[in-house]
Amino acid sequence: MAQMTEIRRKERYHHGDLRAQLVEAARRLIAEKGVDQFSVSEACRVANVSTAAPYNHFKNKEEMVLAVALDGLERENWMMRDALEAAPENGLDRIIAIGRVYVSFAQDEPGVFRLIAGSAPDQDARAAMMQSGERNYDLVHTEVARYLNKTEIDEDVRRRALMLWTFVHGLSFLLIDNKVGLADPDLDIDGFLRAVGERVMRDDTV
Amino acid sequence: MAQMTEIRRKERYHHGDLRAQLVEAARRLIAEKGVDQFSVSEACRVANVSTAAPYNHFKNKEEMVLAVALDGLERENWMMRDALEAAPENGLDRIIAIGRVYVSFAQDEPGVFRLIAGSAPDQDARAAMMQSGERNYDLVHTEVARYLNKTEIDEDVRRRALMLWTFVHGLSFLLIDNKVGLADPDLDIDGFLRAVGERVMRDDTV
DNA sequence: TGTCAAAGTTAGTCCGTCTAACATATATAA
DNA sequence: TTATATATGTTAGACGGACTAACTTTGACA
Repeated sequence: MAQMTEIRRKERYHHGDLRAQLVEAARRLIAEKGVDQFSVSEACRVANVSTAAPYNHFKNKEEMVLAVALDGLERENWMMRDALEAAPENGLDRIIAIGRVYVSFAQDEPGVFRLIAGSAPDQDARAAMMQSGERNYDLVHTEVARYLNKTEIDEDVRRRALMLWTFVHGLSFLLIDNKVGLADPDLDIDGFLRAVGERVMRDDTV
Repeated sequence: MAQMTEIRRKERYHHGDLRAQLVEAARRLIAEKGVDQFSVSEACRVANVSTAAPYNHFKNKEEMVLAVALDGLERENWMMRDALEAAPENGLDRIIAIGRVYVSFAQDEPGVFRLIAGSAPDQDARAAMMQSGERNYDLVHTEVARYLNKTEIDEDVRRRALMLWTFVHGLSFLLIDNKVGLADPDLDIDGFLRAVGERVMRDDTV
């Protein structure tokens, strides 16, 4: 009995959870070298299966990549929630914390970040990405409203949230594409995030 | 004599300017369908040459794509200069005008914009892109300093310029990847740019 | 006018995506 | 327990794109 369970997956005809293994392999490979350099064949090599095997689980390469993107969005959501739990009850720090997660995720997994940032190929994929993305963006709305002592997400909240998103989105790309060095070789990212947060959240009725 | 010049390029063995034609074809194709879907073969079909022909002019596909990117940066530079000439002598409008060009370029040619935004593969390409990109970014520095009535580009100027860049960069991506609809279906881009410009350029010594 | 270099062409390799036909394991039903 | 259906693997191969090698055509210039 013990020996049965010891048999390596790759030595058996059926893997048991090839789908999950392929997504994991794809995630690692994409994180390493980006989507452009990623090939299904390579994921197969990693998972020790034939190049035809994935097509029992994914319609095509795009669908496989989509799975990686959705997984990324979910992990990002967890990280944002974690950051919020660790943040103080009130103040700008909560908003900055979310932004920091966004940028850090991009830096840690540029390939996956690009996937998430990019547009999905077909309608189903688009819908799935939107739904998952919206969950993350809701956190921003909530925190912006909280900071402004508002009970509902009104136009002003949405506008500021969009400014914040625009910012961290742009910063993420500039960082992972090595463009920041051109502008400011040793940028203090945390300080920059705070400065931007202050400007966006500042009361401008004055 | 007249007949000689009338002979279509594609009917002759040597094109005369295949390189330029290929870059133009690549530019159009990439603008239409993005780099991912672009193939050298297709550019060859458009230019009516064999699939081996390009390799007399480009080391590989990457080099061909790089040519399109550099061309894009140069055109962007022209557009920015044009916009500045049409803008008033002073005030925030000059800065907004540059930003508007940045975003419009992304919207008009998303594929080329992504190329410019992305990181180059090898060192030579990186250097070429940096040099060209720096020319465009200098315009921002100059205008920010001008707005602040400064004669030199100091730390404050650089910081604000980076904020502005980060913003239009992020906005461009959000727009071309259809993410803005998620946040604000009918965003007034010009108003948004102005609002951001004001926040970034506002005197904060108060 | 003859020769050389530039810039095309054809043919073919290699690699990746994806499909078709077949094989094997697992789950369910007799 | 055995039979069968289904899920999930495999191999073989079509197809397309990037790129190379060997060859051909053309234009430039001695």
